[in-house]
Amino acid sequence: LPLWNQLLYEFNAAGVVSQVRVLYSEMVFCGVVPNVFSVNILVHSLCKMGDLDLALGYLRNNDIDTVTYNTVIWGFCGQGLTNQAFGLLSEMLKKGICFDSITCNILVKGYCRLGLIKYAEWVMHNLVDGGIPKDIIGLNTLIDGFCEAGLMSHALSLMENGERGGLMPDIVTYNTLLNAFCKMGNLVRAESLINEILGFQRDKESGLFENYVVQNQAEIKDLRPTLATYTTLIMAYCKQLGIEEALSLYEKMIMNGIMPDVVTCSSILCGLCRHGKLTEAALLLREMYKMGLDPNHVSYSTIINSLFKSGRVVEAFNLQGQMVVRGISFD
RNA sequence: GACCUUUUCGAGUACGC
Repeated sequence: LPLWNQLLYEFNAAGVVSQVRVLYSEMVFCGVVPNVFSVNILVHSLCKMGDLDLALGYLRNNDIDTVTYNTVIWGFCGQGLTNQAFGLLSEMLKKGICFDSITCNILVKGYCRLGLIKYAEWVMHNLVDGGIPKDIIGLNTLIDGFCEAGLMSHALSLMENGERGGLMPDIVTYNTLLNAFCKMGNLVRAESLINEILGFQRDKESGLFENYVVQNQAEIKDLRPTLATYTTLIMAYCKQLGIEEALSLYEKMIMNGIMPDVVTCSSILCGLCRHGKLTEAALLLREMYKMGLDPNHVSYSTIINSLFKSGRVVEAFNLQGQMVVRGISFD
């Protein structure tokens, strides 16, 4: 059975949703009785392709758990049907299936996406009343929601309140705020956030944390810049300080042992294009293949669009052809 | 005993002002 489940999982992860259904029926046909895990994978793949009615059908099974419901709630939220998703909570309780922090986080995200931050906040507040522990992921989701709405002061106070309540901000919290400041063009605030992160790191390395009142040291040690941190900053540098600064930050990143991915390179690619350095951009594209970071449709469309805009039509079509040859689909 | 599922941050494109 674990083997069947692994196979189901692989198909689902690869995005071959139809195969998940086929395999599932084959299991039954072979006399293998699917367990909760099998059902959960199937339901997940159904939700992923938007087949909510079919997914709902599986909720009538007896052998389902919190994860099954979370998956379906996730599916509804993904379609913008957060209210219906919310409605499933009472159904869960009737069946004696508890919901958890993850359920609530999914709903918080769902409401944020609709711009209904008040509702998202309400869900968060009622976590405590319901005796469900808040976690940093939910808090980050809400903070991101406030950032998206341009309510930075609320976002920042959420972080402070969380900290006071024992929810230590993690690197994602900082990345979220960093991204918001960068998008607003506020490099000053962005860099002060970076200094805060690096400050934590320095203090930790020099053992200064013993002077702090820290409940759980493990939560603080993750405050190291990640690839997303660097990519966000590199993007902002491209826009406001110029390509040179961005590239030197890129070098610094690699020296710190963090390797770029497709998104990082595409960001630089975009920066080069914006500054009219299309030849360099084309070079970077080739470089990406050498680094084993296969450019995707975003990388290509970035450069193809700028080539068109500057009248270099032939090169643009060449790249478009290359895209097709490499089997990269358009969005 | 071993297997499995769900949630948070980063890239291009918007002939509108």
